[in-house]
Amino acid sequence: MQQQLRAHLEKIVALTDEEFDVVLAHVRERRYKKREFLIQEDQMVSDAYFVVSGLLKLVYTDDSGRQHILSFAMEDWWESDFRAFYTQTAATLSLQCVEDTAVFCLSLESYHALCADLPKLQRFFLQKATFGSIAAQQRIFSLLTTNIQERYDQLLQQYPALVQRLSKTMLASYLGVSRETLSRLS
Amino acid sequence: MQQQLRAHLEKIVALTDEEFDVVLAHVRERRYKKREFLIQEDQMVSDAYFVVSGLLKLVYTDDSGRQHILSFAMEDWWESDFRAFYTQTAATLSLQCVEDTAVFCLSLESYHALCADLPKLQRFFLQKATFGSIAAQQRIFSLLTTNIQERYDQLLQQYPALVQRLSKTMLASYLGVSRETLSRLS
DNA sequence: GGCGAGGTGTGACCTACGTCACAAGTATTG
DNA sequence: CAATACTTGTGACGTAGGTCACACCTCGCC
Repeated sequence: MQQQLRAHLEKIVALTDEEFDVVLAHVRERRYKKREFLIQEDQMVSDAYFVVSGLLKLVYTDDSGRQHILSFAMEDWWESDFRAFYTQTAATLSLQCVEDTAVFCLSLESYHALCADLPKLQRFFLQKATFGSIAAQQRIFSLLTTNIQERYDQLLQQYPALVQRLSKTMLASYLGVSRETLSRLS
Repeated sequence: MQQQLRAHLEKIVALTDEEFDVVLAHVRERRYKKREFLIQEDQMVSDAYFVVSGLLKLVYTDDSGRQHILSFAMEDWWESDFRAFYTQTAATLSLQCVEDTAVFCLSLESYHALCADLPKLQRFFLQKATFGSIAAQQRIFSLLTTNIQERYDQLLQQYPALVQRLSKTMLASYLGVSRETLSRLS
């Protein structure tokens, strides 16, 4: 597990053993079962999570009880209700296991400490945030400009492995269409 | 103009005069007229822009010539085709003046230099990127969960001043509806 | 091995929104 | 100040996708 985190960090910044030890001192390993919640609506968000194995979904449940999936997080992804995490307010989203999942947990305190102690890590998070925000813009773009068939095709092409691991119901919720409509696509 | 940039930076990180001089050494002041392009599709993106005064729109033009507005940038906002900027590839978006606009230009080289020389600035950009990506997620969220009336109301509430400065056509394009439908809202 | 929960496909029908067309009104520019 | 371009509202009509209802299938579990 540790090796995977290190490899992930080193894709962006090279680390000495000592530096990586500092990182390890700030994260906790945890395992969750399918359907378990890492974050629940209205509760405080203690951590951001790095997914080592498994699959998570980030969900908003609206007033009429409908679930909207904002994103999935699989191996090597960071996920949390980042708004709630950074501002230390109650979560509006929930984060739940689609499969049994192993993660590293990083508290906001540890995040700040790491950024302060290791400028390299700050560079790492800057790059993650930058490309995260670019990816989010691409998704906005795709929601604005494409119909569902195209969106589904794009997803299939970009993340074929992810699509395999999800039910059609969850996919529909992620793409922003009804289950029935997705089921009628070619 | 310089004062405004400094105040903007100091909302997040305190700067000495010397530090701010380093920043100034890395940015260029420029003025553009209404309808002028800062970035044009298919061209290289030399800079990210800090808007001092005026108003910009970030636009994607699809194959059938339809314009989709991804975002607006007004006073104190940073804007660019960030994907193209960070990866130094050709722009897929264009950035155009809605009004006469004054900006500071920051090249990628200068951006990297500033981050390396002034860790504070890296912290500044990290915070901007973090909250930028949170804001993008909120927009995705709103595109997934709300109808047009709600989206329009939300925008009116959050940015009443911005709405005043935009034509209904541009608003519609930003909200992802046809001009006619927007015009029929209460 | 039977039972309940979750997942999937499909028909019938409804509705929010897009498209096209036209008529006015209001800036912008020579 | 006249000409032209941009903006806005509104009617008529088409359609993508939502909703509801039902059938069936698979899989975990007592």
